[in-house]
Amino acid sequence: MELNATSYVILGMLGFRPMCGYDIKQLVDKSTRFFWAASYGQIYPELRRLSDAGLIKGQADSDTARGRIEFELTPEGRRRLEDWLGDPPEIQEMRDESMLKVFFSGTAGNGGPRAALEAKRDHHSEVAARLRGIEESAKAADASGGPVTALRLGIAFNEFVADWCDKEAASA
Amino acid sequence: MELNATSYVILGMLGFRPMCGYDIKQLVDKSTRFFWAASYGQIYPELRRLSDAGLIKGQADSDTARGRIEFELTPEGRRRLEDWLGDPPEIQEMRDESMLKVFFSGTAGNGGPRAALEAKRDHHSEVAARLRGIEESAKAADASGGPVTALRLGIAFNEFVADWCDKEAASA
DNA sequence: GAAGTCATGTAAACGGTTACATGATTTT
DNA sequence: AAAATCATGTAACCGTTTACATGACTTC
Repeated sequence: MELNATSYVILGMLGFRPMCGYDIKQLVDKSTRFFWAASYGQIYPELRRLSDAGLIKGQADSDTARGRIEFELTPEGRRRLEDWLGDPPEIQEMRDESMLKVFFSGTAGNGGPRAALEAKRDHHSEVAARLRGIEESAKAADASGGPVTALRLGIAFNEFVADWCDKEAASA
Repeated sequence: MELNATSYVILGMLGFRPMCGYDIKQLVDKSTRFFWAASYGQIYPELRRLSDAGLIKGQADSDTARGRIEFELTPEGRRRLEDWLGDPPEIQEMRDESMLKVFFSGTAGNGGPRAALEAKRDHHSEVAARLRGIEESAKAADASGGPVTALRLGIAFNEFVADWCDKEAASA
């Protein structure tokens, strides 16, 4: 069975601990969503597919009796996740609409990239601030490893771009 | 008529000069594709839509007689482009699969984020190098404005991330 | 005359978002 | 009793990629 990045988001989350689809969505929304989002419309059908393929295994939670189905990785699922993590890097594509505005600014009579740079600066500033907030709670929870590295990289990157745009806007 | 980011890529390119679909594809492939790609499967149908909506106007090129259809912005098309450039920033979403690997590294028995960081470093290094090559030709052509700003931002950003990953990998 | 480039286009499939539908449980 | 949250799921739609089909013109 072919897996895509979103499949690995699910496998990866289940690698932390067993979870239901709702939990995965909540977790994604406060972690990977800054570089990879996922909607219910992807998560639930994908849980089904992964389960059919034997990479995860779900069972109805009898404790809560609220229709909750908890999934966990099977050994095969864990192997696939590990393989992917060890694989040579796949093609990376980026989509950043704010770069388009920088690129095309000046086409029209709006006097160069300054406005686009300021808007981009503000956006990255805000994201950096939000990530710094998350970092606080992560520190409190004494978290470590990949998630914290990703968080620190996100903060550094957003602050760098905000700063670059600010300086460039000032001199433009 | 509703326009999306790809529509504006086309309008933006036609803002530089009149072009055919093939030209747009070539140009995108060596400029915006680092932050926004476009395929023929999007470009040709979209040229049709934009033309039907009166935002661009095409005419068969009688000089070459090779089936080439050259499009240019109509005044209305230019107005829409300018509006978009002046608009408050739209939602920005990023998708970066290499961040997923950083985030999930350590889940499996692969010993932390070092390998993922090194792969990411190499990728951004390569992109930075390619962009620096483009910068050379841009300098030679004495280019300026939005495209050059976008290019310099791309170089700065890729070098920064490569550097950050390198340092982090070394200390991890 | 073969290979490469210029040029237009379409069909199928994939990936993803949005909006909706349903209902149980928990909190106010 | 009402509102919020937990929890699952689907259907319609949009955006994008990939692969294919076609043919003229140019270069070697």
